[in-house]
Amino acid sequence: MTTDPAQIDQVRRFNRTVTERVGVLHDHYLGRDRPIGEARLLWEIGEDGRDVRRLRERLGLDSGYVSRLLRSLEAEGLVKVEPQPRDRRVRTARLTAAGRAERAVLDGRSDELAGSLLAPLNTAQRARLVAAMAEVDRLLTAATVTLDAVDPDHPDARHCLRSYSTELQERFDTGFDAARSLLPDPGELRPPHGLFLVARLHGEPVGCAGLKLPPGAPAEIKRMWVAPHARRLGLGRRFLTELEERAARHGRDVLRLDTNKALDAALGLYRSAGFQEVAAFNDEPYAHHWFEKRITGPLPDSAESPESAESAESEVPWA
Amino acid sequence: MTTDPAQIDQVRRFNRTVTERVGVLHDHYLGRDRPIGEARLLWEIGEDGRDVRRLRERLGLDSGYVSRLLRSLEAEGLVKVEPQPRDRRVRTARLTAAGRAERAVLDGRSDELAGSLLAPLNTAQRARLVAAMAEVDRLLTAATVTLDAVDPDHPDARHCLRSYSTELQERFDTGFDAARSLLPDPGELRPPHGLFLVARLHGEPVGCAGLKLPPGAPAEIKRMWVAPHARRLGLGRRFLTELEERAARHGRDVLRLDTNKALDAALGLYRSAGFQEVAAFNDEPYAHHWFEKRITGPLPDSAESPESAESAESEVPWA
DNA sequence: CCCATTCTCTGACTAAAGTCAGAGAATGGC
DNA sequence: GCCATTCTCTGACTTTAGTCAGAGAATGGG
Repeated sequence: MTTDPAQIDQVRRFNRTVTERVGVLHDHYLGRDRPIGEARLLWEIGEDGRDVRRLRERLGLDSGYVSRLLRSLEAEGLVKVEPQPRDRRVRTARLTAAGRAERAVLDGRSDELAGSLLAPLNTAQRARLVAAMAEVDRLLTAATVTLDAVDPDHPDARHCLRSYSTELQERFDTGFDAARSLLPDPGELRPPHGLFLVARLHGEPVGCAGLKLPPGAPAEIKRMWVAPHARRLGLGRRFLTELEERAARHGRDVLRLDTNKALDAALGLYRSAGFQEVAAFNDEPYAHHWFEKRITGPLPDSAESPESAESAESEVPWA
Repeated sequence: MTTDPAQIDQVRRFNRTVTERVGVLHDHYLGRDRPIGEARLLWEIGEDGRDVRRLRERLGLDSGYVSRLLRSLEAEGLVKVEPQPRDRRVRTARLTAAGRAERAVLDGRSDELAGSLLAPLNTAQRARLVAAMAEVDRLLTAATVTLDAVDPDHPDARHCLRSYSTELQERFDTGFDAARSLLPDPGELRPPHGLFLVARLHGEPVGCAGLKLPPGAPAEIKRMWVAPHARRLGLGRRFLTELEERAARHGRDVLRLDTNKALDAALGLYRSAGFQEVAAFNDEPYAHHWFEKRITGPLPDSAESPESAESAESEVPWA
């Protein structure tokens, strides 16, 4: 895809303005009393405490450094670090009452910072600024989601599949029992019979999609799910694009799937992505609609048809 | 004005996402080879060089620190610092050829950074992200503009008045000669006969507006102008609101102004701000329209009428 | 029970980023 | 020509934010 110089320019102006404005306020509100390293750590420990290893990976810091910061917070009586009962190598940091109070102060300052960004604006301008910020936030978040092929037995995959089942159970009139559905065997979504993708945001699994590759038959999408908090990021469409490409790479020229009538947003997604409704091609007891799409190999860009752009971010994409 | 907690929340989410995403990329692209302090300085010196005092104030750094950074850049042959001929206490930093090359490298990296923010998105998403960024940029910039009352002889005021005349000269069919216009005496815009406001962005004057307060007569807006690069920030409306409040504080209950037919955006602004067209109340040779507004003291918020929000940011507001 | 591995911690560093107190040159107003 | 002021620079500090190498405890698999 080409990079438009005018777009690059606007992004740079944005970076400049935001880092300058937010940076100055950040120093003013949060940079007092306490070094930001400690403040970030205090914040990241959270109300319920957190393992040291998780702190390290969340903040991307050296283990020695985190240890030292924790010692310093401990010396101030804000934090208590204790071994985890289940695995005494791992230690868990917890806030003391004083630590909680300090964290509340930081929280308040963060609110002040946000307020001071809005303060000089009138009502209409505020509304527009907040809306634009939400859009930037959403799209930057969407850009950090990664799609990786994993084994369906991987903990992240299992987590997604469990959430998928639970959610369908709630949404379908009939409930949902994975054992009654077709494809009870996760082996079908593992090479060479298929593959399984997990979407991750900051390392957390937030969605999945499986592809069945039966020999000499069309490829088939199964078990597509996106976590509620990761919806409206265009992830459904991204899964479709990715699976389409992979199916094509495995020599398939038709991609198909079945779905339940309760999943209306998903139905919209499939239609807008170029799937055609066809007659039932299997006996899936939970399916009401069957779709098929001819695929032609890797597409240049999933958003070639601009009229489908809006529905690209529709809610609740599953298969 | 109340601060909506949902808005505060969205702003905080935005701050978090942006500083995280942009911060990581910033370190990756710009944080190599060279400490950011030096890089910022190199950037701020610019193609044409800049006085040390201006560098210090732009970057908000200690004078000793800036001096040391300059010595370090000088030792690397990237910068040359020489006394200003007019005032030999002040010294000017200039890039050498090598410095210019180094700055070009930083420039390229900054482009890469911007590109990498867009890279994971499809065409439609990119367009929306860039549009939202432009909106955030515009409104945050608008929020940093300050309005100060100054003497009409202040250099910033004179700069604005000169620009005002030049611009009218170009826009009016008839040209514009300040001496032929009413109010040739700037004393009328100085307390106690009136006042003069200058809008500043990062310390640079970007607009002005005068208020005449003749004893026992309506207050009158004169010499309102906004620099081309600061338009569409709602500054015109902000001037009107501010002058209205100040006129009310001086006991006036009517505010009036005259304007030229060439200034169509300004005409729209006055109408949407509640001004009514009236018969000529003076002999201003350059005026085609005369407006008047009854004022009632400080208003709660300039954007109480949402339908006028769009035109709040219309182009070219002058009186 | 052994051994490789995982996890956290300590000690010994380093670089960056900045602060503070003055020194010394130049200027402008009187 | 004097003197207060402005501007930049130097030297002597400090704090923050790390990095790196290993030590020592705990765990899990065989």
